[in-house]
Order: sequence, then structure tokens, then C-alpha cells
Amino acid sequence: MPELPEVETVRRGLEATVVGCRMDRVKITGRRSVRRQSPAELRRRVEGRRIERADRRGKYLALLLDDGQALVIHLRMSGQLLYVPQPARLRAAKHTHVVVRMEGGAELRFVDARTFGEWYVTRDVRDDGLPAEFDAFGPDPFADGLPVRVLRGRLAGRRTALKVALTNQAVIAGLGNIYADEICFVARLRPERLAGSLDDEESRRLARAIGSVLTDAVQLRGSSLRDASYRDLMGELGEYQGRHCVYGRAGADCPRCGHEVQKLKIGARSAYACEHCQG
DNA sequence: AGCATCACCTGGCTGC
DNA sequence: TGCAGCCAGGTGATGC
Repeated sequence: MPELPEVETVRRGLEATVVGCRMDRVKITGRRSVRRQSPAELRRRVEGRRIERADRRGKYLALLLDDGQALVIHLRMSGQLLYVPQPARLRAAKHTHVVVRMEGGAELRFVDARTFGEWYVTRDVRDDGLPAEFDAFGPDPFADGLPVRVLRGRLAGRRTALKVALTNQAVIAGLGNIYADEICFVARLRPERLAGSLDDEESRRLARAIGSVLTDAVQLRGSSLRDASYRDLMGELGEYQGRHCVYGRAGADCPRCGHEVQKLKIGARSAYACEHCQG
């Protein structure tokens, strides 16, 4: 599932391919991919515009256009962006819902089996060009940094499970089920701990774990799971899944202490942890 | 306001 | 082999 490292990898791909290019034609065939405005309106506002910047906050991508608008893309569960330099050579995959033809003939294709993914365009932007509604997000650990002091402030007083707080985009932007579990493991903290109960030392471990897990995951271009459809813009798989210590590893040996990794339920979502060495 | 729960959706997996 | 039913999960709506 695309979380911060996967979306950042896609953003870098967009920067290397479509930034600076004009969008000549937008074809929207998916009924659910554009829902905040009519597909016709999005097409009218986007066609002919040049992409000046590819940015990201949390799991949201924002393509900043030459007239000040932002084209926002969220991949949700199964959304995939694919850059196709020679469209005639590659038939559109099943579940292709949006196709942007760029000047020069290349295509940017949006494929999304579960149809939760979303595109919309907005003129309501901040001074930095990003959509104003991004103000609702907590800090993005990769784009903004997340010092211990700030992290503690974000978690203070929260009477909910640590993992639930970590995956709440208003608290911290960008973490989902996979990286929240991996971060709790590296920080040696139980995911079901009360978020507001961490002491100084635990908060430092958590801040360090957020930094190291995300940095490594971005470096390995994200995680591609067996069932999920994550691939980068060029169709390549990520390689961080091989580094997962707990996520999806119920019953396997904990790489730190050798005890069995457990599968838990936290906030109606599955969670994985080693109850022996996560204190 | 903050927290919990549910709905949205399809492909893949499990069990019969 | 076929098929029903469950599970996966990010977000927003709804309820408490």
C-alpha cells in the first residue's frame, strides 16, 4: 500500500519525467477516480497546462501547474501511476482510469483496481503552492523533519494506541500500516501503548526510528507486497519489503530476539509486533 | 473535541 | 476445480 516512501518514490519519478512538460490531453474513463468535481471540469482546467513542480505531503501528490492550480493525486490502496514513453508499444492495463497525454507523446497513466484513488484540481493554494487543505496534516517527517520535541508535542495527551496516533495524518503525515509497525519495532515500543504515555527516552527512540525507517525505505524505493500493486513510475518494484522485521511476518522469528512475531488487532486494523522485545 | 466504528472496493487467498 | 466468503487498508462520514 502506498505510504510515504512509495509516494516519495513516485514523486521523484514525476520530477524526472513530466515536470516541465505540458499536458496536452486528459482522458478520464474511471467513474470514481474524479469525484470532487466533474471529469469534464478537471479536464478543462488541466489540459494545456504545464507542470512546474511535483511535490508531496504525506501520501498526497501535488503537481503544481503554470497557472497556480494544483493537481492533487492520492493513490489510496491500489492506485498506480505509470509513465509510458511510447504508448503505442504498451497496451493500457486493466483498471486504467485516467490517461494524460504529454507534449511529445508520452503518457502518464493511472491504474487503480480498488478505485479508492482520487484526482482533483484546486486553485485554493498556500504561499508555497500546495493545496490549502494540506494545512490539516501534521508534519511530514521526510519533507519537514520531525524533531523529538515536536513529536512529543504531537503525541501529548493522546489517549489512543501509539499505532493509531502514528497513522493519523493529522498527527504525522505519511505513515500507514506497514511503516507504523516497522517504526514501533525499531523503536522497541508496543504499538498498543498509549500514545501520550511515552517518556523522554522512548520519545527519542521513536523519533530516531521514524527517521531511520523512512530514510531506508525511500532509499530502497518503497515496499512492494505480494498482493498489492505498488510499482514506481517506471513500473519497477520496490525493495524495502525484504527489510520488513514484523509487518506480515506473523509466526516468523523476530530478527532481534528470535521470539515469535505476533499478529494483533489495533483499531480494527491488523498489527504485527514482537511482544518479547517491544516493551 | 477526541476517539471508535463503519463504508467504500476488488483481487487474492482460504476452506470446503 | 469451483466457489463462497473473508481479508487487506486510507480516508471520510457518522456516532458517541
